[in-house]
Amino acid sequence: MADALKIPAQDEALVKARRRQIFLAVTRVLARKSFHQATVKEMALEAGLAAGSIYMYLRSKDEILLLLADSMVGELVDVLPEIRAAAGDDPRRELLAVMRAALDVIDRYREAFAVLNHEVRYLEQRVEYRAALRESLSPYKSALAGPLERGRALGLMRFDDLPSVVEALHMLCSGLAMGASMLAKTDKETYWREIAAIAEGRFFGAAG
Amino acid sequence: MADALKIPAQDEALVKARRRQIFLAVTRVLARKSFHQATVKEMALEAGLAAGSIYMYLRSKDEILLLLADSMVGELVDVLPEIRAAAGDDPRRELLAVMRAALDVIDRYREAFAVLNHEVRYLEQRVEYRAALRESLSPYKSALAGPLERGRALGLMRFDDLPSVVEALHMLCSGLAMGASMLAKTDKETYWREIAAIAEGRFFGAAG
Amino acid sequence: MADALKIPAQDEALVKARRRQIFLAVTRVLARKSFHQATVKEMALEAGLAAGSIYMYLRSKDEILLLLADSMVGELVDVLPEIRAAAGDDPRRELLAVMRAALDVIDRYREAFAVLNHEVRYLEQRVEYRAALRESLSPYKSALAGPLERGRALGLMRFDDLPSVVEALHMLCSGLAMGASMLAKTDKETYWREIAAIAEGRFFGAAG
Amino acid sequence: MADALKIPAQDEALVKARRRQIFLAVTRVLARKSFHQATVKEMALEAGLAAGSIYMYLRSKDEILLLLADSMVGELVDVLPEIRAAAGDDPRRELLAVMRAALDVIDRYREAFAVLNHEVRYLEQRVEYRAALRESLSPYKSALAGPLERGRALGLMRFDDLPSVVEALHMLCSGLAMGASMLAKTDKETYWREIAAIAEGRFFGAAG
DNA sequence: TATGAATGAGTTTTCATTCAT
DNA sequence: CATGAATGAAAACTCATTCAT
Repeated sequence: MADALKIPAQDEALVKARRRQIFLAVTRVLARKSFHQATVKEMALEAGLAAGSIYMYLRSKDEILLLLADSMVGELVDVLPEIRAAAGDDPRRELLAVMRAALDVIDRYREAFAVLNHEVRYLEQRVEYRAALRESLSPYKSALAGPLERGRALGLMRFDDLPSVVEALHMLCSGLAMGASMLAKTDKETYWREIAAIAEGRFFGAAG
Repeated sequence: MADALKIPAQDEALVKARRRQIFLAVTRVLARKSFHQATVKEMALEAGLAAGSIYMYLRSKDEILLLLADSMVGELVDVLPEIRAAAGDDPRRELLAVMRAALDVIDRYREAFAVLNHEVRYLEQRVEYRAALRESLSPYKSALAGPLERGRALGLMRFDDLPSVVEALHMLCSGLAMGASMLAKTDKETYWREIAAIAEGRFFGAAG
Repeated sequence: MADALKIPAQDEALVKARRRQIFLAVTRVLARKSFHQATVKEMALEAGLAAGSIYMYLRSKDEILLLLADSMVGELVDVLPEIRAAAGDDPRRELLAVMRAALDVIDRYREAFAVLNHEVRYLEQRVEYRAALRESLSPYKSALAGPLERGRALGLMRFDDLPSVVEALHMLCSGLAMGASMLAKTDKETYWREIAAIAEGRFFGAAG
Repeated sequence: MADALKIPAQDEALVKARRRQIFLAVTRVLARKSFHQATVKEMALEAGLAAGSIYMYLRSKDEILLLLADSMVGELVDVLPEIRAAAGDDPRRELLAVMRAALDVIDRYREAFAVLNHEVRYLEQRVEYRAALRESLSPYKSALAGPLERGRALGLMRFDDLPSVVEALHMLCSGLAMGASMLAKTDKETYWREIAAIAEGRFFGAAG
């Protein structure tokens, strides 16, 4: 209802399908080149649309970034209920499960995720996008912040500054996608083992 | 001896000074806009040079990224001897000190660091840059990898996959710069306290 | 059948028309300035296209030279059947008729021809253009070489080195366009009379 | 005396030597690339001068073309007295000897000659250069026109339009340098045999 | 007389976006 | 709804020329 008429109101279902089509196409293109090297035409063609047709579903190239955020966070949100159910009322289990679910999404779209993670910074500065972006991202943020706060309240986690910890945990997960340089083509499970260990405090093991 | 170097044997010192000038200017420009929004002209002018003069010290816009890598890692490298001296033969102390030093550099050039951290991925794919980039980055990588390996050998740290841990710790530090979205304008010390706690295993405190 | 051609399967006819449009415009621009003084924008505008639109039909400025070669040789090729029919099996008549036809084309596009005649040398050195250029030019070359070889076989012409003679006769014709310096604004017929006389051996007349 | 003070009057002999140095250097550079690809800096360095120093001997890049004309025609002029002596009062011998001498110069500086031959057209259009260019070129022109007029007066040569014939004979010689495309790497003597034959009327031999 | 660092105008080329069909 | 030709603004990069030393 909010952005009901952004674009000549069309068949709701078609729009949804096309946007999914475009998201997946963009995801494939970004595996090959950067967001700035990739042209709108290229992404449209990859999605099976004519050069100009992408503008029926998107108002600008930058809006592709919003689409990425929406779609990826959407995939995370889809599994949250299940996670919460399984975690019962153990915030530690829930937090780790959310991180693991995030890692799954990140692994699915590594390069596109890396792009999004970087571009978000500039998108936030543009008034036209700020609100929409915040809204897209907030479920993810909350999914981390929720168990953190509960964990702290229950004395199961120790930290002072929530945003710092949210960011830190997010970065730990993001590493899988960002680590083109530092990280060899490590697979998801290997990476997960290490970051889970760090989060759980098993890294600085022995002495202490 | 006459024409010793292939590249204009120019005044060695002048080149060094100008490159520093450019580095700092780029750093300031990137605080305002993305690498792709920023024009070469803008960066040159910010450095007090005419539009075309930047090409006396850089072969292309992309080489600016190499300059960023060189300069930032350089600043880290400068403090490594001191760190190593202070750490004695305690790998845990050394690792934390390196992370802290990295965080200091990151904090000094937040936005430029974020740009570099992202663009590195594309630079690595370009054969012309790969070697130079690897060389620029390797001291940083080693500074983390060194104490990690020693720590593991001494049973002071527990992990299986070195690259994953290097990347994870790097990401933990990077968070300060990347967290435009997730992280409020948290200051360095606040952020450090949290990631140090995570690394040291104090995060999942209590129970465990 | 759907995506038969690699290059935009664009409307074949449109491409042809636009290329002709561009050829004629370039021809007009080159009457005023050199190839290197003339900007791509200027040529596009002269052709009634927007600055960047010329790149829908040409991959680079240098490809304009290929277009010149194609177009001019094309105009010569168009009249060759007629010439051959009229010449019967007299190689001398055919050779002179081909030279005359070449002179007609040269006269039609004097300056553009002069440009092409010069730039061909550099185009040939560029691997990307070599093959295409050779192919464009070869019908002209053959149109001269054919009657020459037949003439020699019949004892009607005397020469040893075919390429030298082809070049010499080509130069005789080209003179009309190149002679900005040496040649006053001599008209085509006057010039033709003299070079035909030279070729036919009537120049060093009398004695001998 | 004409252009005595064009440039801060210096040691006459030094200027002459430096200009020769530059001429030869330019000649070498043009064997590798076109006049427009070649940079002033490159030519200066090839001449053993610093980038800016070439401007002590030349007022602009275009003046290099004037230098080429001066130098090449100068080399032709040097041998004219000898040619005239040897030719006695046979205009046919003299004409052929001049053409042969021109061919020698052309062969010596093939690429540079080709450049000059083309650029002359644009130089003539620039008022600042017209007079100087005409003056440089005129000895060559006259060397051809002289014997032609005498030959016609004596009934030894047949033609109507002098400029056309001058141009045609010039083109015949120039072919050696221009024939990058049409002419294989034919050597001077081979080419000379053919154009001499054409000029002498031996080409359309037999029948007639 | 010679140098070479600096300049900044000028050029090619790309590409997001529009709109007639 | 969809297309894809056309647009034209923008940007990286080059290089002739100057001038402080």
